[in-house]
Amino acid sequence: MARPTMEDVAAKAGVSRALVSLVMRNAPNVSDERRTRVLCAAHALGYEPHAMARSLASRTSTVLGVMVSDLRNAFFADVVEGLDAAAEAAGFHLILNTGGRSPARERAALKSLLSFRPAGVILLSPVVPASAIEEAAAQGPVVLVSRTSRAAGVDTVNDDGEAGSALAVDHLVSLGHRRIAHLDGGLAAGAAARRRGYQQAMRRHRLHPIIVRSEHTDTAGEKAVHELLSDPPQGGMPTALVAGNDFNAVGAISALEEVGLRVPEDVSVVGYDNTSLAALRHLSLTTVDQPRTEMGRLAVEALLERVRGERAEPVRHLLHPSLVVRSTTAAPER
Amino acid sequence: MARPTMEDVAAKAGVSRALVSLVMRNAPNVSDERRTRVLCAAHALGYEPHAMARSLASRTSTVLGVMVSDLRNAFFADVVEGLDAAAEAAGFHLILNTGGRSPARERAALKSLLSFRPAGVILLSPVVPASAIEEAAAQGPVVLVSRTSRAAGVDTVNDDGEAGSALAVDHLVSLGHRRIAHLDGGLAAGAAARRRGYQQAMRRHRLHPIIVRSEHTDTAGEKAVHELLSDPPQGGMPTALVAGNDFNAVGAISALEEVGLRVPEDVSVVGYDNTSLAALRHLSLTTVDQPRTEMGRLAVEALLERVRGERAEPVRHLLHPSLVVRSTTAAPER
DNA sequence: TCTATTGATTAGAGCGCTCTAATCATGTAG
DNA sequence: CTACATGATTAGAGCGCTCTAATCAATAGA
Repeated sequence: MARPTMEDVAAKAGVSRALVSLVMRNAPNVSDERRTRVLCAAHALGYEPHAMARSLASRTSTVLGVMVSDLRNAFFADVVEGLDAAAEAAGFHLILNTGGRSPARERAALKSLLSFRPAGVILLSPVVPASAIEEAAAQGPVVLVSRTSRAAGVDTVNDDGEAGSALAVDHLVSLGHRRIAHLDGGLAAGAAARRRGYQQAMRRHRLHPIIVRSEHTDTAGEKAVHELLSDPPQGGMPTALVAGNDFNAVGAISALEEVGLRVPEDVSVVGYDNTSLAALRHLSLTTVDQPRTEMGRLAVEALLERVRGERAEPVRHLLHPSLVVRSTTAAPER
Repeated sequence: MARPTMEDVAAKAGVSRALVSLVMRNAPNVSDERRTRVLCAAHALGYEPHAMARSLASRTSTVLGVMVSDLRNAFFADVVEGLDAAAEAAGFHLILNTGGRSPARERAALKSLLSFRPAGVILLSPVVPASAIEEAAAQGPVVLVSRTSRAAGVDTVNDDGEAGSALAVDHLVSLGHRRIAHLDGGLAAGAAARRRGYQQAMRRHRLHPIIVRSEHTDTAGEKAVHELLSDPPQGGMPTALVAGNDFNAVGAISALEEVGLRVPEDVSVVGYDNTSLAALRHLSLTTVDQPRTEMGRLAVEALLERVRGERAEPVRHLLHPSLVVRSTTAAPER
């Protein structure tokens, strides 16, 4: 039952353990004859190298610690897919945790990841204070996704929320809209940048910003629209809505349809995130797409650059989102 | 920069490395005085035990290998959340992979997980042949989620798809429906059981089963409805649809609404999985809920029972799904 | 007083591997 | 024929920890 070790393979092949080690790492300067002999013995015994022992002996790690605040959020799940693909391609392994958006749980999760002495750590939208992140950065490379940082040892990968909102506003303006409201995500990750982008774009178009406090959920979206309807801004009900995210947008659409307003004929709605939700033909939501898989890839890349010592200065990736035009936006009816 | 080791702590506290080891594992029979002395030294140095070294030396593992076929599928993401919570509670760590529903990739992923000599392996809806699973089972405990197996060393956790479909049919029948069609998921995981459950329930009610070939996607749902409309079964267009999953249901609803049929007034629709999608007030889909987090918990539990040697016979968890009635089902209009 | 007994502590081997440095063949130039 | 590369192989230390068995101190029992 006990799995064979290098020693067993060496004995079977009639060579030293060191030679087996060389073969397993396919080092050069091993004669073809010995190489095949070792490989055969290994195969016959069903030998596979022990990753942890290897890691310990070589003082290197092929493990990347990943802390994701919430896997239920499809956005993070997609980023993790990207991480996994990139890690696998580079011969690295993911050890994964969730933090549940609780600083205490995130701290514990982070500590637990670090106990494996990973090559580095990737944190998806963490809520722990900057100090905890800097502490982790003292132990090894840290990459933040969907969270900014000024720390020197920390790389970041974010989507350009300002640009994303601007894309949405520009699209609506080009369709002829002028009364465009933003359903603000409050303290949610990325909400601040999206709000700024919206404001700047509106000013650029010499339009008056209308910001409605909301959250990144569908019920909050509904509520925001109800508020908008019961207490319309001066100038009247907006003809277009830039929602904080897709869920918020879906809630807003529900509320609009409930009171007999048609989307997009009466009101256009733009979401954010391009979740699988938005792609459903039933909704067919115009939305802003973040290159999630790409974000995962870049996070791994940034980490490995540090691992390999190719870079010491922090890198701040700001990915350009793109607009996905579907069926919830149209020219306002005159 | 080099992280402190047990040796460093021992030196600082003026005790042996073995004593530090005892304290770190908080073993009994350590004097309070020494214990605090060691703890202080450890804290002062910022010492944290090295999980891999510990694992190697103790010949035990706190790592659970998890292979998920596709994280983008919210169902699996939820199960992973359950796994994570249960693993964390038991002091275990998740090392995670994706297999992308490709046998070759899954094989590689599995091999990669096993290289860490995990305490066991949990496979979410794997597509590899049974032989590969049995091979893995020879290395340690294996738990399958959303996949059945007859192998002796393998535990399984599944939802009772037959019962789930029956729930949907019973609900529709009790509302007064008699022409109830099933949009079949084909080869998708769990589709066979759902189909069987539908058929059995229909027969039980002495109703004629109508099965439309489809898939677990929204476009397939649309297509299935179009087929149903263009070539209605004898007896006429069904008044209710039991979809293969939520996505399929949403597609079906789109298609129905497109041709002017109202849901639920003209046609009732039941989904399966209770994804976040179904809960959106905009859709408010009646659906069958699988206890996903619970499934994750049970998978870890089954694994740990084997790890602790508490059980050798395989266990086959068949979880009972429940019906979540929302707004897409109603009595048929007369 | 001497021996058990018990609890606290430690020496030292070893987990499965890598890595450095040493050893052992070969061939090749002087 | 020696000296010296050069390539192939191996001995042995060591990664950071745990675990067994041994040691040591202190108390209790005879």
